[in-house]
Amino acid sequence: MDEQIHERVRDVIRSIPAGQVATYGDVAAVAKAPSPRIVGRILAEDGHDLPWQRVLRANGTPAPHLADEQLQLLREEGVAILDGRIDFAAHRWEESPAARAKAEDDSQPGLF
DNA sequence: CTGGTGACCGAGG
DNA sequence: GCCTCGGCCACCA
Repeated sequence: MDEQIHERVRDVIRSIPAGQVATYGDVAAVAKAPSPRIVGRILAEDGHDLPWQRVLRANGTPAPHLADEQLQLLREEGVAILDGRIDFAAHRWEESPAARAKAEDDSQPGLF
């Protein structure tokens, strides 16, 4: 159900290490979300207690209205920001085995 | 049911 | 670099 997506997306975002970033598309993929848009929606509604600053758009730029706050928070985490966009080459969060295992485990049949 | 909207993505000109 | 189009899915009037 959509609530499962909701939980998974939050879980994935929570698993993003400090100093690293991921795109909405990546989060959607790992969280098994049907579409990146859903990730955005979930963050907008229930991302207040999550490290939402680590989620960026595919081109490396944060969302328009949050850009200021986001960039500042990221800077505090030690993320390199070049001309308003994040340095993907240095901080892009790759689907680490742990994260994938977590996602896999979450989708394991028989648990539910 | 339709239509509009959104913290999106990718391809093509 | 720019803009446009289409697709994606959940939510609401």
